This record gives sequence, structure tokens and C-alpha cells, in this order.
Amino acid sequence: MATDRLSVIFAALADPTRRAILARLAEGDATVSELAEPFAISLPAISRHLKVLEHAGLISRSRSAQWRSSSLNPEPLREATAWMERYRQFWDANFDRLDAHLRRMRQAQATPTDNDKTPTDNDKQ
Amino acid sequence: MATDRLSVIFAALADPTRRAILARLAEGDATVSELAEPFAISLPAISRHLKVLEHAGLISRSRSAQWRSSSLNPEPLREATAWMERYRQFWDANFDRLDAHLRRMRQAQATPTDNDKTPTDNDKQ
DNA sequence: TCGTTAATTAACTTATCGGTTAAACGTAGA
DNA sequence: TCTACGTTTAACCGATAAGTTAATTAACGA
Repeated sequence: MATDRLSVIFAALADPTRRAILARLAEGDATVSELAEPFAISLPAISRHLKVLEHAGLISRSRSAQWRSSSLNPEPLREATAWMERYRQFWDANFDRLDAHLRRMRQAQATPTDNDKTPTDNDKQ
Repeated sequence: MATDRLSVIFAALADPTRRAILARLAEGDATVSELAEPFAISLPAISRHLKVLEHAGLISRSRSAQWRSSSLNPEPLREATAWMERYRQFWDANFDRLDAHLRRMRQAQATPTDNDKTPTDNDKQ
């Protein structure tokens, strides 16, 4: 696997078990066995998934006695989203669609719309 | 690798060459050799990267004569972003930050801020 | 101190990834 | 029809991912 930061993040997310672990951690910190409980795989396998998530910076871990608690660290998700953000113009007719969506979520007042699409740079990796 | 749709998408993105190809396609359609040009890897390798991207739904391809043109298909990025979106509350103090960001991109007028965070469901995979 | 519990490490297996070179395919043009 | 070009397929290689079971580590508690 590629070792650049973004690749490590996306690779960590490319597994349903790891995504489910993140979903669980969104509800609050948990120990390894708590995280393992819903799955039909061994504890060492979970332990390795956690290592992958930790290596990607998606979780951080602490120990108290014999328990190791994991907690969600969403910063890498922000990075990954930031990378995708530049393609948003291709799937949203314009940025106002998202704007409108956010407003709907907040049950807030109407918003003016305009049309200047912001051109986006490319990265070469 | 896991075969569920989201895993296939994230896995496709977990490679810098493939992300660079997507970046190139954001500027417009391109043939295989045009896409290969910036890279120090063989044409068959590029061909396989394209197959991965196509399988993930990130590009679609057409042929005219002996040239195969690829074009960006951003729908899967929308799906991936949608999955991450639920974690946004963990890295943004509130959704207004994004709102503000969008406004800045549009060089539009100031926006009022409020504080209702929208709670988010979890998926179990 | 001894047993129990929580978790990790070690050793191994199987499958897949990302690259290579060589061969084959499909179309256009001389 | 033959050749050249753009691309894919085939066969292979070395590295690594994701799982297993068994052994080890680390801390607590009787």
C-alpha cells in the first residue's frame, strides 16, 4: 500500500469492520473487547484493525489498568473530505445545493443563491 | 479486500496514482496514454488502475477507434463524502463552519451563526 | 504469589495488490 | 492486405493485508 498520508487514511476506511468501529466510537470511547463484541472475528484481528486506525490517526488510545480505551479522532476525515471537496462541483450543480441542505438541517431562513463556481486546483498526487 | 460498495470506493482512492488520474480527469476526458504520460509506470499498470477506478464507478469509459477515453464520474465521491459527513460534527464545532467556508468561496456576504448540532445515526457497516 | 482477565505479539496461511515483460487484440491507414 | 498504433490480457513476482491459533505480556485481586 502507498504510504502517503491520504492513502493511509483512505485505506483504513476501505474496510467495513473498521468503519463500523469508527461508528461505534462516535457514540463514545470503548475498550478492545467492547469493540470486538459485535463481530465474528477474533480479538487479535480486532487488535490489528485498531492498529490500522491508529496508524491512520483516526483513533487515539489510552490505557488504564488492563483496559485500552480507544477514542475517535476525526481529523483525518476532515483531510479526506477536503480532498474530495474539490470534486463537489462535479456532482452538485453548484455549491448552493449543499448550502441549501445545511440550511434545511438547521431549519433556518432562506438564502440567496448565486452561480459563481470556484475553479479548483489539482494535486499531482 | 471487502467488496461492499463503500469499501471498493475507498480502496480505489487509497492510491496516489489513481487520485492523480482523477485529478487529471477533472480537467477533461483523456485517453489511456494521455493519462499515463506523467507517470513512470508502464501502460498495463495504468490500464489496471483505470479498471479499478471503473469498477468503483469513479470513471466511465468509451471507445472511439483505438482510443479509449475516460471521463470522471463523481457520484461515488458523493457517497463517500456522505458517509464521512456524519462525523463532521466531531471536527467542526458546528456546521456553520462549512457554511462560512462556502460563503467565503462564493465571496458572498456575511452569515449569521447559530449552534444547533444535528445528531447523527450510525451505520453498522 | 497465583490465577484471571484484557490485550498484544508471534508464526503461519491464503488472497490480493501493484508492478513487470511479452503477447494478443482491434482499428485505421498506406 | 499488411503494418503501425493504442490498449488490454496473460503470466509472473514480491510485498502486504486480513484472518487464524497459540503464546506472551501486563495489571488486578483473592
